[in-house]
Amino acid sequence: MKEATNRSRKLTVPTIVAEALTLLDEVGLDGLSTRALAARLGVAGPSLYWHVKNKQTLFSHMAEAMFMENLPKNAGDDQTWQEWLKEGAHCIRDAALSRRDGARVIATSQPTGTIDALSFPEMIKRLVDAGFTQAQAVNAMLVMSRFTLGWVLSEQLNGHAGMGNSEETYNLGLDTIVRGLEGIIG
Amino acid sequence: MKEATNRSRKLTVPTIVAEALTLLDEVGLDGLSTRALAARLGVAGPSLYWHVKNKQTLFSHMAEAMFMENLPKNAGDDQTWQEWLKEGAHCIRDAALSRRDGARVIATSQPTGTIDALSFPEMIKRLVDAGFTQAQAVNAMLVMSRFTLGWVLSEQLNGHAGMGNSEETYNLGLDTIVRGLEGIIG
DNA sequence: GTTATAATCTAGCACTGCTAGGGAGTCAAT
DNA sequence: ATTGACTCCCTAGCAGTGCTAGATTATAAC
Repeated sequence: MKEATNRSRKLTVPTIVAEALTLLDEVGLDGLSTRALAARLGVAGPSLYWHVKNKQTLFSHMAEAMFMENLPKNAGDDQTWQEWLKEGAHCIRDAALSRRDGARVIATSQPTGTIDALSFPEMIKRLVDAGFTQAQAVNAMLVMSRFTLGWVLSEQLNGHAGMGNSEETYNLGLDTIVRGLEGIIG
Repeated sequence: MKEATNRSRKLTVPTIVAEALTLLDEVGLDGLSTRALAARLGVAGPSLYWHVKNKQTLFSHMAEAMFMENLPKNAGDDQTWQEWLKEGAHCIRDAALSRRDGARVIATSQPTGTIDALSFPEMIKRLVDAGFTQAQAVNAMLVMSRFTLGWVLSEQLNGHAGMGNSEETYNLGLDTIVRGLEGIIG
């Protein structure tokens, strides 16, 4: 019984990642099992492991996809470094907030993806042009990105019920950091 | 066979939490299973569940214990609010760094413990006395604590191999935030 | 058609958090 | 001394997890 199963090449890494992200939105990180994901894709559980090494690397792919869906809009040079930095920060925040438990996914993922997706070197060069030393620029990026990650992480864990879980309060904090950075270059 | 089993009251919540923390240091968060913990305590697995509701609340207890072991040293009033805030931040950092995957334990724990242990209200009052509004003071605490959490989280995930994973770079970031806060009250 | 390889399958291992229900131990009241 | 209640830990086991091994099929190359 031939049973026309012409569903060849159905499974690809992008397909898996996309379906994993929608499933993440539905069941959350703790409810995201490889079996449920495979069932969604019309496939048996272990089939995923031909495409993806393990669940951890799947998370890395998911985190990278979230970043790619939230790239900076303005690539122009008509921005001050303050605006640039804030926009980069908001990209991280938007990426993390774009999915349920998104911050946890990004946090547990290897930080290489985090750095690549936002083109850290370019942003650091920009800061150096503004008057920061190399070390200061690197530190500024770290402060910005890690502050944002910690913020959104708490934001999502509190379930939007705790104090200070709004974009306004986040912007207040981001402004504080930028103001502190401005003090470095006088 | 009477078999002198006078080990009554052996298991208590503090005992469980203490053993869980040392086990955490050995195997990490992902390797910390309730069965392994119970075996350490000379007890069958499910016995823990009479004392602790579930694994999540165990984590909360662990996080609280970590905070209690890293309380602020100087309670005196001979500090500026800047020094006070920095010391509070270092308490969070020290608590998180005191155990393997400590930041993850704290992050996944309910943030109520985080706030209670450091006496947020007292610190906020101190900031208000310095000239901040109530909202600004709350925000300052959030910026400080969430930045620290995000920082140590990345620090521990990188395994002390990445860039900027030292106390000096952390202090640089913390100084930046304090400087930004100083700008609020002029 | 034969063969190589890419992709998916079934079967199952070792392990997880956790529950159900039973049964010793202690203590107070009868 | 016996009963009963209560505390605390037990065994047995469920439903699920990530992941591996090895067989099996589809696709394409010759």
